Amino acid sequence: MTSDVDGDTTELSRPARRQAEIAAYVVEHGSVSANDLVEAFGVSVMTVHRDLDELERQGVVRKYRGGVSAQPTSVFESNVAYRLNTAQTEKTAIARHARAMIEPGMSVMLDDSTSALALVDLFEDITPLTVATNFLPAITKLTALRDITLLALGGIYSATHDSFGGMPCAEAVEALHTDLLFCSVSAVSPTHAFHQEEEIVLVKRAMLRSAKTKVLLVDHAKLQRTALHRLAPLTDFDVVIVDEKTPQDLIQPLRDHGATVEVAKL
Amino acid sequence: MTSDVDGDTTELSRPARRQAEIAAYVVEHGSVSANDLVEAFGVSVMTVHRDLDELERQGVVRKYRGGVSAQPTSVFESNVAYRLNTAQTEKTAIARHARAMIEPGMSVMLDDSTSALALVDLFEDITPLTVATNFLPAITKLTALRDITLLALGGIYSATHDSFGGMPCAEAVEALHTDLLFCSVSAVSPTHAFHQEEEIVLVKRAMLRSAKTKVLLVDHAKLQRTALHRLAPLTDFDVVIVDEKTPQDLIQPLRDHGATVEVAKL
DNA sequence: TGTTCTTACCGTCTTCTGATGTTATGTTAT
DNA sequence: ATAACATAACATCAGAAGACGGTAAGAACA
Repeated sequence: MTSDVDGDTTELSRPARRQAEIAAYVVEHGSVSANDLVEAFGVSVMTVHRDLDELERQGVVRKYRGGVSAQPTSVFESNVAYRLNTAQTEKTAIARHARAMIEPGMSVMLDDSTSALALVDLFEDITPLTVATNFLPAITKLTALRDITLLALGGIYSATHDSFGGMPCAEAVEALHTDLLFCSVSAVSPTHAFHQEEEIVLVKRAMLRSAKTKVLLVDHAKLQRTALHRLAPLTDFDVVIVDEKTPQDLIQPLRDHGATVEVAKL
Repeated sequence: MTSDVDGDTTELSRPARRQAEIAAYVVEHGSVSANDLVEAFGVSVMTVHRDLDELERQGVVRKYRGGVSAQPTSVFESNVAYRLNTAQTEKTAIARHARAMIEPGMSVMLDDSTSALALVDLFEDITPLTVATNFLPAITKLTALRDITLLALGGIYSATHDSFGGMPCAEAVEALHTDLLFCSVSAVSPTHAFHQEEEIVLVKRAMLRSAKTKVLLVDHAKLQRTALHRLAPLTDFDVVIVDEKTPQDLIQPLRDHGATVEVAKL
């Protein structure tokens, strides 16, 4: 059973998808041998090894002679490939909704989230615009656009997130102040936003301090989970945007605690 | 006559090469119409317009109804595509020579020069390594490598250079101190290094302050030219590396003024 | 030393991006 | 209003990058 990660969308190249599936498989089984994976996925040993090398580079698994073992789940969850595979249509809808908040001439900050990335595709029509981000895929996309001032937030590259972070990044953020911030997190409780990784929290907190209007992008999958670090209370955000698939009984508690929640139509 | 930019090497995609040639053509003629270019280069109007759009995005030409005109030569010279086309083999040789200065574990800073980019291809075998750079092509290459800590220097994106600059970048540089710096300039006199653009000078100066050992990479074409801004005296560099094609009578003056010059074998 | 697992190298194949031209629509000048 | 020019949209095509497997060489373990 070729353990499918999400059933849902497919925006990924074949190897990337298989790698995400292998990652899931490894996480599920704790530790497996290369040959197990050969059987499970019907590819050659060579390919399995290449996939595992890549996953190790991203920090998702640990290789040793005879097989691989999973790293803490937190790493897996923040793995870019995995995230890209998740709730793509919802993220697009949320992005379309968020777009309405942006006027030409504004300065916008984006964090290293796939939700924010969906937003980038809509920028072309809202020029001129100043965009600051530490997310490499976003940076790459933005370099090709005219009439957009791109402010790259540098820092230490993380292969897991495909973004820049650490203290250098936090400092770069602190030197700025943008009109808008669009960011996402890995988990949302009725009162707070959460994230697994301290390093990321560091940068996101700095971003929250460096923007006038803060917007949290939340697809419904986030609402039923938690994570280690409490990033900020939801009331720190001016708007929380959720997708239409979010059950009403999950939205109401947020509002009860004072959050401004908007629902994006698909 | 299809004014060839450099005659020399060809490491560029067809459109990029044609764009460089068009740029040269425009610079030469001051201003031309789209139809002129259609004839001169034997492509469709559409393609010409696309090329011109791209060149305008890079700041090399200015479009108006009925044609295009050239921007100051300085911009043309610092155009990335143009530089990539120039003295590729020499740069590779210089890079191989420079490589010997790097030991595993060191921290290295690179500026936004194609000379430095040639060096990146050699990093894979000198791990572990910490590399800081503001040059997007270099950043992209480095993200794919293992055992290299990549420290991206953020800042304002410049399409002309395909790199990040401005004050944010200078600040990011100043927060660091690396073992080595490899950089290049657009012109070298017997006593000084020069560059056309103030913004770039700003960043390069900061880099010079932020490294212990400074290395200047100079292919022979640089030695017979000058540029607006005096970047620094050559004695500020610990080593100046030139390629083998450099005439002896151009090298000697540098040495006479106290520079340490090394010649890279092809 | 033998076995098992891993890596390096190479050739083939596929896939996918990106370049290009054509036609149609829009825009600016005269 | 009409002509010249510019852009947009679309379909096709080519080239290049990447994926993949096989074999052979190498490293770790027992």
